[in-house]
Amino acid sequence: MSDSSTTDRAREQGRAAGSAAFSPLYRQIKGLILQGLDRGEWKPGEAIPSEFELAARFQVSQGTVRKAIDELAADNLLIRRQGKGTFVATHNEAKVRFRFLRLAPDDGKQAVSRSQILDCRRVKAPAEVAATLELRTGDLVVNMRRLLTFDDVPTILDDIWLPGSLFKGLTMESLTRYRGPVYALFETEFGVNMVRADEKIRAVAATGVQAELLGVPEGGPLLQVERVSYTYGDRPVELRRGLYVTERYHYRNSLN
Amino acid sequence: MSDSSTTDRAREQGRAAGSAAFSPLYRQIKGLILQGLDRGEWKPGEAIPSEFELAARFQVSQGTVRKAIDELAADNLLIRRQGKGTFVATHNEAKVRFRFLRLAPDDGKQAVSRSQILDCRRVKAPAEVAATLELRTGDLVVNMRRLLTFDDVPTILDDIWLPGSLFKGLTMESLTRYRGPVYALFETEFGVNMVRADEKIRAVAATGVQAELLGVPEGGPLLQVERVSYTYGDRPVELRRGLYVTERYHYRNSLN
DNA sequence: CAGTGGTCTAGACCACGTG
DNA sequence: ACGTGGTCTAGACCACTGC
Repeated sequence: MSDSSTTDRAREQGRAAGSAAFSPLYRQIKGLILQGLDRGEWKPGEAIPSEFELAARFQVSQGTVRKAIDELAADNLLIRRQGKGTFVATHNEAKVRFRFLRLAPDDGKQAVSRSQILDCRRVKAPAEVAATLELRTGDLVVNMRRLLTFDDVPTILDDIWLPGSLFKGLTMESLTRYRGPVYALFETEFGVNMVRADEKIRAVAATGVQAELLGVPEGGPLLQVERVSYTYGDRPVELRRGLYVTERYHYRNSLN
Repeated sequence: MSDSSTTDRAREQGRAAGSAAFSPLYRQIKGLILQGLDRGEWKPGEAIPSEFELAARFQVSQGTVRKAIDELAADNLLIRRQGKGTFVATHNEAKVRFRFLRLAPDDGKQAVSRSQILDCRRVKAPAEVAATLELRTGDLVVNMRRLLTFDDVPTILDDIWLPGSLFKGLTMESLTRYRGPVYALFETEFGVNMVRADEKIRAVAATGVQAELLGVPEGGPLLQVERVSYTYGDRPVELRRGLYVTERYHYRNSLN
């Protein structure tokens, strides 16, 4: 009796929380944790409550919470550390610096990187940018351009678009002052955590301006990487077009 | 008593099977299943034994087998189908045709693809090829080149190197006759299942020959994709250099 | 030592596919 | 009706971290 009644409670909850479509309990718990992350209940780098605490809060067993966290950890939203706890993923750690940078040197040696901000303006969103960022045409967006050099060799030219409403205080000055990855800045200063991104990659010929900035011949081949980045809940919060010089670097990828 | 004795047995097994480094039981089970796949005990497309059968065979609980299979399914080596069983991943299904082809049309419409074999010879492996395929320089390798067209537009020029010892009967004739992805052919005809691949991507300028074959201007930008494919146990079994025309197609990728 | 996540087990019931 | 994988629970013990 006690066995089946326990299961029944779980089942009932399962149906109650999901509206029409059935969703297993652990996935609903995953959604609840996700909401907490989105609300900023736990900031990047901080620990979330222990599995037992969460189990008590959500009225489910520890194993169910575990499975929910398993999926969030597989998605790289959370990081488990045995003996310490489970932490919100962050771009502020040396270990995960290259989570979103897939350009690697042909020889293994990691180079010294430097970032030069070329431009940072607030403008009305062009139609295409507005569409991908799910804004209205004419809404304000931040448009910044920068040049990344590795060992003083110009290698990446980035053109970045961000929703103006989310990045209120972002200026050329604050960008120039900041040391480290911009995603870390976005996270600590604006509370926007990049969690996932889709990229479309092409080979293109360098225009005159691009060639000059990157120190390559006009018309020479460049790798064009168009990225849309998402925060919690698959909300797009960045559009970025990068041009990579792939003479001594390559974009690495794994298929499985 | 009975509880702890059960656990002790599992523990002992855990230590017994792993030599020096400790490895959890489910990971050892994973290794055993992997060996079965490698030996060809179950062929691609076939079902492996049920979780209970495997549990009985390996003398562990069903839950432990489940966790082992979970990881193999996450690696795309196995595919679970509720109510039917767990199956060995294959390249012979329409659904997974594009597992290793990341080139997508800019408009959503999937094109009709055609493959033209340009060349297929057996040669002594150049040093570089031998190194990546873990062969000795001079060992025989199969070298084939082909042109893929989408809607009759030449789009991909592939140069492929395979270990001669594994692909004994592979000829221009058999390649030309075969309809469908080459990985499906490799799997059914030669028992070599591609399971994972690493790619290095660059933008390059088309040479005269390449430009002619692909119908693009000489010196124009092409996406160069250098791929090393692996079979079970991370053994490299293919080196491939592809050149993609990215006018109306792009290489898609997801970061997380 | 206490607290965290990690492993392993056992048993119940659900959802799906097939006969 | 039966067998498969999928979910959920409960409880034991292990491994790691930090006080």
